[in-house]
Amino acid sequence: MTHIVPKDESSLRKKPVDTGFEGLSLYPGFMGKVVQASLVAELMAAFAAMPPYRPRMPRTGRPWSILQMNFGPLGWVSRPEGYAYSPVNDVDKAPWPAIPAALLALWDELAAYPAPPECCLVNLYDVPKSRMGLHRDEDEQALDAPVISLSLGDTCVFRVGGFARGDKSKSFRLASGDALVMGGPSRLRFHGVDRVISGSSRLIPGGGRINLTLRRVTKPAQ
DNA sequence: TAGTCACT
DNA sequence: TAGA
Repeated sequence: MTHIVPKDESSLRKKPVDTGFEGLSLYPGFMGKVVQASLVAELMAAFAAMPPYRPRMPRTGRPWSILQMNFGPLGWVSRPEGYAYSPVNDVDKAPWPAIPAALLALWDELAAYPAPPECCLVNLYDVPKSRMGLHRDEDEQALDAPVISLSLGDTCVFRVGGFARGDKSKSFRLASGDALVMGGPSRLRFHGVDRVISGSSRLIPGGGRINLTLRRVTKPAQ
C-alpha cells in the first residue's frame, strides 16, 4: 500500500545547522509534530508501567533536579558507588522496556553506525528549576558511535564546551523535535542544560521537557 | 561533581 | 551567562 507522508515530515527540514563544532550536528525540527505527539503518548504509557525515578549523586547521595528512566537492553544509572549500565532498573530489578520504534528510526537516519543503539536514557525536566550540569557521556565502550539526542516539549538552553571542564563553552536552544548528533571529534565534549524555558511548548501535558538520548554502549561483534 | 551557587 |  502507499503511505501518505505528513507534510511536516518533509525531508526539506532535515538538514543540520552549523554549530561551529565539527561532529556536532543540530537538526532543527527533525521530528514532525505528528510523530512527536504519538511518541509522547507512547512514553506516557511506558512511564505508567515503570515510573521515572529521581537519581542521586554517587557518594554524596544528593538528589538530582530531573527524573530518569531508560529504554533498551542497557540502562544508564547513577548509584552510590558510581555510574553504571544495567539491564534492569534499580527499583524492582525489572528489565527496561524496548526502545520505541520512532527512536530506532531516528538512529537509523542519523547515526551512520552499523549496529543499533543499546540505551535510550530518558531525562525528564519536570520542574522549572530542572537542569543538568556540564558533563561528558564517557561510560560507553563504543566511543566510535555517536550519541543522538531528541528534545520534546519545552525549549531548553543547551551548553556545549570542550574536552576539559574549564574550557570555553557556548549555548544554543534546543526546541521540541530537534535532534542533536554528538559524534566524531565532538563525541566527548562537555555538555549540559542551563535551564528550561517553561511554557514554550504545549506538547507535553503539564509542561516540561523530555530528552531522549540514544547510545551504543558495547562494541558490536565483528 | 550528570551538584549548587553567586555575580554580572 | 560563565566560572568557581
